[in-house]
Amino acid sequence: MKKDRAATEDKIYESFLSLLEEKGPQAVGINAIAKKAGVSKELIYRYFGGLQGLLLQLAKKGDFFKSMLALHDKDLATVEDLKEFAKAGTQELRENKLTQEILRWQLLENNEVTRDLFKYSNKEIGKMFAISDKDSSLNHAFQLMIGGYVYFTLLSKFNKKFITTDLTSKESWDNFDKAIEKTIDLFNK
Amino acid sequence: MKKDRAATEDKIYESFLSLLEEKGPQAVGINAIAKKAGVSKELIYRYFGGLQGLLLQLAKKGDFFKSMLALHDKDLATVEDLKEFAKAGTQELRENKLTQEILRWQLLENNEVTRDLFKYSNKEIGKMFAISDKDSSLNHAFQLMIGGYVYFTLLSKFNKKFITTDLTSKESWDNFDKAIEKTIDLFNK
DNA sequence: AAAATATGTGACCAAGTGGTTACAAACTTA
DNA sequence: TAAGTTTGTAACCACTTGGTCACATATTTT
Repeated sequence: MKKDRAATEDKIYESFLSLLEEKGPQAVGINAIAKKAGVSKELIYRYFGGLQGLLLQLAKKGDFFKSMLALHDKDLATVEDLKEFAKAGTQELRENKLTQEILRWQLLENNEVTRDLFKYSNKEIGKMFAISDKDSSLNHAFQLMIGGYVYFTLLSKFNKKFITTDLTSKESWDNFDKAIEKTIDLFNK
Repeated sequence: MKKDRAATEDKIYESFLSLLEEKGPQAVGINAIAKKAGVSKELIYRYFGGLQGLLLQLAKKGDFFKSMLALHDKDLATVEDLKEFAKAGTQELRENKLTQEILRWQLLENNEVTRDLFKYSNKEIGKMFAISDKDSSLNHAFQLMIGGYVYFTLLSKFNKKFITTDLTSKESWDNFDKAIEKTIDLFNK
């Protein structure tokens, strides 16, 4: 039998990621990961230090909020910049399932195992919101709307619609985007 | 030994409720409920038809969205009425832990067991949002902000703060309320 | 080649899961 | 009082959970 630790570590980590992306935080367990990777679970403890270690690795090399952080480096002084930033953020959120599941996870628990991951991801989120912080009046409305966007994104995994809003149609999400844009405008008049 | 079916059913149902309120959807299991009620789990199947039956009972006599529905009967024509309605809604949400946990549950799964409960609670939510539906432009912004309020409420169970916003202070929630109010005003100018 | 180390497996553990079964004790009806 | 029914319990089932263990097989080092 061939032995290759690096390859095995990859198999484990990738299995963990895809399990999280597809089935969410509840499905992420030592047994499930080991089974999916086709490997003995002992190796997860040996190479990563258990689930906690895997989450730490995700925190370090996690590519959530990727496009938003790229935008963050730019100078965001004008209202148009903020609107563009919001738009990029909502798009990233909807496309990045990993980010979604981490945000979902934060609604479920907060303990030793998840601490490192949440600490890191919240730091990234903080960087982004620092931008809208300049206008304190707009800030809370902005936070609420982004929070709402997160909420509906997470909700859409199990629900096709919220009230009359079809969560599967691109149009609905466009309308949400427009609502954010319009609110930013109204607050700046 | 004294035998009293009605009292036993109450013990089971109350244990289920307090378990859900205090520890959330993940903690609600047949064994945990039976243990908390100090009763054999067989009785849960016999009297309620398992967890699914308990959720059905909650759907029927559940008192979530209580104050909001009372308000719903009033005529909500003016902008001031909508603002008052939003304020009552956010307050109800913050106070009613049962409502919170049901909303959290909807972010975790949607299957045979939970179907009836979610169907009913969503019907109630729909009633409330029918109000803001009159103004389509405001509608999406309103939905986002209420969704954000739900998001931060659920988040506050495990997180003391979101970015710089202290989720434990009354002031923060007042600021969110004000942001909603102001947005409604701006959209109606 | 021999010894030491790194890698991997499968069995095992105690505890918990949802669900069922057999049976006892209490209450009701005849 | 005797028979039937309702209420309640505890043991048991197969299965899953996170975690550890002894052991075997590669791969390196001496």
